[in-house]
Amino acid sequence: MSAHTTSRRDRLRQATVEEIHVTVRRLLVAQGSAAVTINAVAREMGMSGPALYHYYASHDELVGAVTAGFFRELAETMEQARDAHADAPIGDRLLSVCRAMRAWAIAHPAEFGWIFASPIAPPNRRQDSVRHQAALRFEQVLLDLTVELWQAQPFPVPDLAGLPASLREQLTAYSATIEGRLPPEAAHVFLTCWIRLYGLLCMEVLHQLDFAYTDLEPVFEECLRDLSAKLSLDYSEPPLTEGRRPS
Amino acid sequence: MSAHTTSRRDRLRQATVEEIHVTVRRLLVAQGSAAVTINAVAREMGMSGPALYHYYASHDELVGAVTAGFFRELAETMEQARDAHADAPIGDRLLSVCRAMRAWAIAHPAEFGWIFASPIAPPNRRQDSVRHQAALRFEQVLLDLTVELWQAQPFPVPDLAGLPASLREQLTAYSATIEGRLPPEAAHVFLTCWIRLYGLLCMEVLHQLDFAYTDLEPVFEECLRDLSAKLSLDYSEPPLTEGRRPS
DNA sequence: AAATTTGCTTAGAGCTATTAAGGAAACATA
DNA sequence: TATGTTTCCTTAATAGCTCTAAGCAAATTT
Repeated sequence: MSAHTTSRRDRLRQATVEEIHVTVRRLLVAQGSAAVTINAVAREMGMSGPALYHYYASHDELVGAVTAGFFRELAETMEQARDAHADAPIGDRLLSVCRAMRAWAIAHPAEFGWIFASPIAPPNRRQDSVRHQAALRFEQVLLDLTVELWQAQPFPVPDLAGLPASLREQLTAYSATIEGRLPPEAAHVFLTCWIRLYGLLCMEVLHQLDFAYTDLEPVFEECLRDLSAKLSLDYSEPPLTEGRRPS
Repeated sequence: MSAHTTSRRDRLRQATVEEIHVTVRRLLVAQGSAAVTINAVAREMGMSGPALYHYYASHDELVGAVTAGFFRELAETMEQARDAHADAPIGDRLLSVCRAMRAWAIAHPAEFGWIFASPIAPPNRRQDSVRHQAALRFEQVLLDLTVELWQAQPFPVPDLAGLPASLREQLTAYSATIEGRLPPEAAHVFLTCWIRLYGLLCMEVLHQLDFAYTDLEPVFEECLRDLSAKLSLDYSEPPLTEGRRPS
């Protein structure tokens, strides 16, 4: 595992790429997304402007790569929470993955905001492979757990025949894209939960709820309680960590 | 009401301001938010660059003014839906306001996206009076109706003593900022509904659900059905308009 | 040792926001 | 009616941005 697979050049290049990502992130966190310019990043790294084009073909591509990294980090955090207590009941693992998701979002609001709000523009290009791939992995974590739950102890689902035709078709199509791992009715429940969880988080991080709340932790827990009921699994309080006090 | 209150100059200036707003909106819709530059707007209007600074002190201020206009338009649409059938049951009026909100968002995705995703940056300045004022008016519409509902036929609320202390305090504070028009418990129900409605809409418009859905209308209606139950009011199907077919 | 690839440089075109200075027209006033 | 002020717009200029082009120098390959 030495000179053949990874040349010295490759290692240097890799190090530079990582320095770029770190620098972008520092600028984003410290001064907001508008401060993440190619020139500023290069300046911070002590090299001048156009040099960065040897690593990324455009500003958009750089942003896409960094965003993909954020998705990956978030997904890894959630996977760690999933695997930390691999022997725990499926319900507990699901809850702890949800909490890990929020914990990461709260700890990294600028990054999470970027993940969510950056694709205002691109409803078009779908082959944004790097970024799209990472987003898929992120979505996959909760989907996998839900599939596992569905197989171990199926949750209640609505009657497919009772749903509007349009919804039925969409759910069937989605069920197919996940290779039938959930039938359409179960996919519907999963998507409903996903929307509530992710939607709440996005509103929190994008400051849409500041007019009423200063700390959404109890609201999030209530949401989890609600979703637990929907999935007919036992809600259990979050483990007490530093910084959280029982009331 | 002629020459004294509104001079010729004032009218011309007002017309120019409106042309600016129209131009900004056209650029936003046609080419995305990145295309809304001071230079581009001026160019479109046949005047060159710095002239716009006689109307707005900065790019940010221009964006803020236009965003406020979007909020106002959305709020007016909702108010119209509220007042269209002033004699209808409160529940029906609530539902039709919610539907009017989504209809506007769907009809004007770029504008709605701007409303929602633009304040990634400014969690600081709260005296963004123009824009903030308009946002308040928007939020007010559903709050007003909920207050009316609460007074006419109170919906079930949780026991305040059973809520976490932190949440209790935040709800009490919010109840105070709306001058006690809803007690904390009722405010909690209102906010929960608000989060689900607005959150779903934001995710839809910002394309966070494209991976599963192509048309969220049935999902939105299901959400409304759910919220109707929470508020113990009768859910009624949306009126059939052109373009919507019963299945 | 020679040739090629790679990482960087500076120069420059064409955007952008914003400030400064000045001209021309409309308005207000003496 | 003449004079002064206010208002709208212009061009010029600064400083930043993205991105292309041309070229030097060092590292790597042949």
